[in-house]
Amino acid sequence: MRVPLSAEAVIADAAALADEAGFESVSLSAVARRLGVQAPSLYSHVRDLEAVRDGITALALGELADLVAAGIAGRAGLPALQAYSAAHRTFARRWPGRWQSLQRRAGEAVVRSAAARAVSAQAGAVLRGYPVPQEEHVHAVRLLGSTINGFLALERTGNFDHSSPAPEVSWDRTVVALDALLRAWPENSRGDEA
Amino acid sequence: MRVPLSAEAVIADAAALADEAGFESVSLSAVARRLGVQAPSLYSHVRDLEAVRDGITALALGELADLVAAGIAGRAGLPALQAYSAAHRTFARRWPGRWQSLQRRAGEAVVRSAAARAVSAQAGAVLRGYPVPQEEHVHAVRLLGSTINGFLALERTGNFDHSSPAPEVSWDRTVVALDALLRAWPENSRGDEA
DNA sequence: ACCCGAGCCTACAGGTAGTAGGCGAGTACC
DNA sequence: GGTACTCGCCTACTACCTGTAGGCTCGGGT
Repeated sequence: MRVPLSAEAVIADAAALADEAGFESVSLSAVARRLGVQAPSLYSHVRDLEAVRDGITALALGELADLVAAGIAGRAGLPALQAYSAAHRTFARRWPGRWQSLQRRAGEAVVRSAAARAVSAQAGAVLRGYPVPQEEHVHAVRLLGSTINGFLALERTGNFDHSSPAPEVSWDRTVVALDALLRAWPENSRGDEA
Repeated sequence: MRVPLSAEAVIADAAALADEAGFESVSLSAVARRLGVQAPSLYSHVRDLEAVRDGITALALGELADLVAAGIAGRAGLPALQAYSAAHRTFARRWPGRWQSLQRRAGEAVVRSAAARAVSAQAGAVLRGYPVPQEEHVHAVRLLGSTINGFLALERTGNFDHSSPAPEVSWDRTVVALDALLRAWPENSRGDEA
């Protein structure tokens, strides 16, 4: 064979297909066509379709972690937050299919992977530049993830298409708002317990 | 036929199936089985599978709008925000399949529907209790939607399963944080332009 | 009473997931 | 150098899904 097949090759091709045609269009038949083999041949390398999907998710997690790591290195506070957000948004726009693969319940192996831990640890790292007490980090991380991911999801499904201005403007506003929120975190917690 | 079929009956059944088995499991075959007819018979009532999906989305939008409307009526400020958020979360938990149907790009007819407009107008209504200038409403509405939807999405895909405490705690914190953010909105905008 | 049409049916074409088993090419070992 | 083994891709097949074509039946209107 010119290009010997392997699990990695199958998953890399499936990821490319996801970016081109959407994660939901990833089928073993389509991947096999692209690789120039018959569909059943793929089962020598991957267990089933779900394994390919999980493979894309794992691949995407690793790439996202690298991109975010490069962005937040050596930054703190607002610049770190901006880099963190920008990395997520860049990833979502550049590799839409891979990003879609993250918006689903993945297999246990993927969830426990180093890349998955890395991504959530990075949100915590950004918080180091803010006065958020350690025991509240979970909440702040969840809030950060919710807003950033939520924005990208709404943008991608066209929720912002029928109002102006362009999403970019709201995006910058949103990041600044998150910064303000994190800077004022102690006061809000205090107010919360009152 | 005991229960004469209609487009509404097909879509109602499909929505029930979505809640039970997940939106992605909605197939015309499965709906036909549940209704006790053969699959091709459904094509007399609905154009194709995509029309059924759009039907579920439209149905869900209407139900969500009603639920939110009941919650925010007669409330302002934090209570309104809490009711608004709670309505969304209640909806997502009670009718998971219908909620999933909202997390996708829907057909033009659905996007333009009265229910769709109502849902986005409700976010604007909540903002009336906050000092957010009219020309900034878009940004605030987008932020609100991103965070609330994003949280529910992450919760649903199990992102919060491997950390404590329970998502409920973070949810309350998140809503309070949004309240603080909206109350302090003018300052942040000012800081943004500086 | 009769005709007509709405609505469900069977039959079928095309596409996808996944299994079973064959076959050929490279390899290791005698 | 020959034999036998193994691995990877193949063909063939089952089961299930979407969507189309065309037939049959029953109930309502004239």
